[in-house]
Amino acid sequence: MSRQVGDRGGRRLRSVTEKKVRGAQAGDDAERPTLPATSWAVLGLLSFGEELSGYDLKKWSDWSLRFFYWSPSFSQIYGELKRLEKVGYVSSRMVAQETGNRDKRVYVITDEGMAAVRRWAREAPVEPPVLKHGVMLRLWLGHLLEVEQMRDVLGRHREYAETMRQRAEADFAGARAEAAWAYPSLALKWSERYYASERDLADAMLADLDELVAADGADGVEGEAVKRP
Amino acid sequence: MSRQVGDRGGRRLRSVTEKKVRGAQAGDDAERPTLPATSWAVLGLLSFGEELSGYDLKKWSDWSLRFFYWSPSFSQIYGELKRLEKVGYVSSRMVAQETGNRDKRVYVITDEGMAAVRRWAREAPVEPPVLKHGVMLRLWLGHLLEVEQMRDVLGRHREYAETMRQRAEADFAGARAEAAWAYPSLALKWSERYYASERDLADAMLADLDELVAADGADGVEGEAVKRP
DNA sequence: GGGAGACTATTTCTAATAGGAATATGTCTA
DNA sequence: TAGACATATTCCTATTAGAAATAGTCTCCC
Repeated sequence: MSRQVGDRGGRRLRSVTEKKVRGAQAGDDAERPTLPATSWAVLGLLSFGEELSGYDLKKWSDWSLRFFYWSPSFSQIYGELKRLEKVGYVSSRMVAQETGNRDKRVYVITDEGMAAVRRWAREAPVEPPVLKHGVMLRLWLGHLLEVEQMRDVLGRHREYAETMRQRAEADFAGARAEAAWAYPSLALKWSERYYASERDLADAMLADLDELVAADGADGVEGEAVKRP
Repeated sequence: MSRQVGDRGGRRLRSVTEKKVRGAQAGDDAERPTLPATSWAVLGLLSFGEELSGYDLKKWSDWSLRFFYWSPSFSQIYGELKRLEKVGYVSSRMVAQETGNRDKRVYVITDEGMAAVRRWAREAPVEPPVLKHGVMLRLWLGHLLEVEQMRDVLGRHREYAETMRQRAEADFAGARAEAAWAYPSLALKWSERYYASERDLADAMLADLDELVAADGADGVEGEAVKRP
């Protein structure tokens, strides 16, 4: 998201020699590295202070962020961790695991990393959420479907939304107990409401669809779409 | 989204000579090309039957899909058009423009293209919408912000949602007149409700936040987050 | 006791997506 | 007549997505 490379000052026309803008060298402090969204998310996960491996991060983000944010791939997470370590926002060490399982590399956030996420969370511009709603795209292309099929698509989406709502509700119930999870709990509450709304919106769409069909007499609307491919 | 390259038959281990999987040659019919989401969106825009240039498509999609789907870049649109032409789903011709402006290449959907989008709209699996809600991510990381800053972020988001709602409302008012826009109108109505809900969710969050702060006595929550970076 | 399957852990590869910048060409206007 | 603006397209690069490959260790079951 948010592309803000070289926004400040006279960096507009960068020389051929400059090349890699990212990851300011240890030497030239003051110039802070500009990081993509995923970096901040990973650093955010680490900002709770735990020492985690890439694998841990993947699993944890799948669990915690899935309701309102992405599920990054392993490759992204491991890549981000390397980048973050290079700029000094995290540090790592290998740990040999006593109980079974092979050695792993675990990461902790550094003081600079903490300062950086904090700055990001406080000062980054508020950007619009990214939404790619395939179901709505298909509804928008309603002339390509028959009403029955559209109802089916909406119905399935409704089910998905309700399932997500229930999961968010369950997770919220589990998280509210812990005082340390106050904000994650808030986000889960938001998620529950969000998916409830998504479900209701699907119901409303189904009603609107019935109305549309009724209004112009027995599925006349997609008249020309009816001729089979 | 949905990765389904080489799902069928014995395509698993592809020979070195095969390379480009996409865009089945004219010769090997029956084997339908598998296209990414963006292709279907572009083909969907063309499924209304108009002859459009890449530039037209960009502008139109910015206008019509922005509420619930992406805004593709020019490079993506032009790229997709080339791919779609290669697989025979669209055809193009150059037109010299009488009134000013340079020549342009315009695209129309072919019969096979029409059959393909229709099949896609009817039969593609219903996939969950993609949501990347940066505001919620920051809220989830509430321990990094002070309450005032969080309120600010939520407030800005609320404004964004309300602005979008108004735009959707206005567009809906404009589109409902045209009978041909029945389904796009439905999608706009959904959009209006969606952004209204997003706005209300922001308000609810603000209320929850007040409650949280009140509950544990004058902003005690982010106690340790208060020490400045 | 040996293999199948499952879980932890990380790397590699490729495609899809995002979006700035560059390049034309033509209008309109100050 | 330069400069701003709109149309029209291409190019380049970084980010994001996700499958698959690789590897070590455990457990279960025949």
